[in-house]
Amino acid sequence: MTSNVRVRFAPAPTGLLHIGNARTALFNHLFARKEGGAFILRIEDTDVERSTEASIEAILRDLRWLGILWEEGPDGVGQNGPYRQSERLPLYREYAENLFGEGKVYKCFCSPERLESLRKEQLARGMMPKYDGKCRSLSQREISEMESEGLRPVLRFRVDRGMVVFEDLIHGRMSFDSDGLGDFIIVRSDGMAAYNFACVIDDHSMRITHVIRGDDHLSNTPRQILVYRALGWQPPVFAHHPLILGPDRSPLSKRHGATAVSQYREEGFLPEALLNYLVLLGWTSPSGEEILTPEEIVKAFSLTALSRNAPIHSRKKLEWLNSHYIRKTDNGRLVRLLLSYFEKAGIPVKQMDQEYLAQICGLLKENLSILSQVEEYLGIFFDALFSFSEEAKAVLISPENREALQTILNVLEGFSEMEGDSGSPLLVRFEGRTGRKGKSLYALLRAGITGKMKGPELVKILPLLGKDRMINRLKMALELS
RNA sequence: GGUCCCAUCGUCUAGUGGCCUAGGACACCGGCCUCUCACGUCGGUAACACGGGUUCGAACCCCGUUGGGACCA
Repeated sequence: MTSNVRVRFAPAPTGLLHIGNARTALFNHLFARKEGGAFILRIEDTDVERSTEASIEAILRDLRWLGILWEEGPDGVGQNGPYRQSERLPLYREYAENLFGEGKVYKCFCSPERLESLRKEQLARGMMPKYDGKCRSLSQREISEMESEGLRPVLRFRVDRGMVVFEDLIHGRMSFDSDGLGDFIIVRSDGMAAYNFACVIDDHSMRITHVIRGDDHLSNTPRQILVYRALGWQPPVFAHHPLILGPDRSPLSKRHGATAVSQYREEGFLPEALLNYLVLLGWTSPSGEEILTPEEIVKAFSLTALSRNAPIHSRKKLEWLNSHYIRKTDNGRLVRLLLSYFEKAGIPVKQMDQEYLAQICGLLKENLSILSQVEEYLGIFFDALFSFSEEAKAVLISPENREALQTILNVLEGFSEMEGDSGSPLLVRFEGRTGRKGKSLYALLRAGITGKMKGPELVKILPLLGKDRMINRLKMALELS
């Protein structure tokens, strides 16, 4: 199914991909998928000072990681480019000149100083600050005079009185009195197109049909609609979604913790978990189901069902989803996902038996809500990282446990080599010979053999460790004092 | 300061005038399962911001107040 629906995500490459922006990209992407349309990626890199190539690459990488793929974008795909604003400057200039020729924009030579004092004065008088239109009707002579003095003008949009009304897919009917807008700048004195101008030209020339973006752009929309009208173009359909907030209800920022998609990846969140979480922030499927595959999300998604409330980021819920997806992941993939954490801990994964690694991962996944937590449990399976925790030591040096511990060691030394599911018969023998069962036996076993007081089921750990390593550890435990 | 947006459990939300003594999920608390942690399971605490209208009837419609947010910057 294809349609003429075209949406876009237009990040400024001034840093890492924020989860809020990722959510905007996701909504656009979902809408395109749902409608059988195209998702376009455009880089708004007109802020030369802060835009970096590295940032563009990072954004593309993080979007791909999340599975948010585009039909057209700056990586060479698509016929409606270029997809970087910095390469579209001539286009902006052309349209600015047209509008100037038609008298719809005018040159303004007011200095920043004058504008600043005007603003202050208006504020002091309790008025809203907006441009007073001083240069609205300069004569050709005045213009050439000032230009010959070397003054560089900005281009201002001539805003006429009237209402600007549009239907927002999420908010419903929106109406603004253009009187409150003021003659806004369309081209800066350095010749650079202002956001509200460049955005309109790009969206129109890329044939964007639906602009889905954050609420922070809601009050820019009437200005953009005015530009569409001046150019004689049909505006796209708008949909403004609320922004993600931190727990204190201020916009989600670094002081609330991790904000970048890449940070979550590095901590050990799965892309499907983050994606599922992000879409749940402000949206519920009609069925009420919360754990959904990307396909199910596309099927159930609708823009009009998006909440108008600004959601608060909940790391707990993200972790809950992540632990669910970790447990669902098959062991082969889990090994690949955990590889970097193993390597970081110094485990020579390349030389290890892959089947053995997969078994360990399969056991451990029950205990993880983020992948990086695997580090806590590595000592159980890798001798180089093995150590007794303080809690385990306390159990092991306790006098009433010494004899049982020695008995366990004796049983083990007389036991045939571990294999398959021999964990269970071994445990039965421990019970028989020590006369202990339940907690008094298992806590001691766990402490002596894994060095820790928590972890996966003992009966499953034993076969993976093998007789010799268990004997070594028990001997070490007996030497503790 | 102006314009605009928003307002249901701690959090995400369901709810579009009677089905609501307000439902689900996360979190929290307790029981069960159990060698531990976790999982699972069962149960519990917990919300319609406030004040006016409209209506036989309001979480739902209207107005105001308060609070939060965005933009102008």
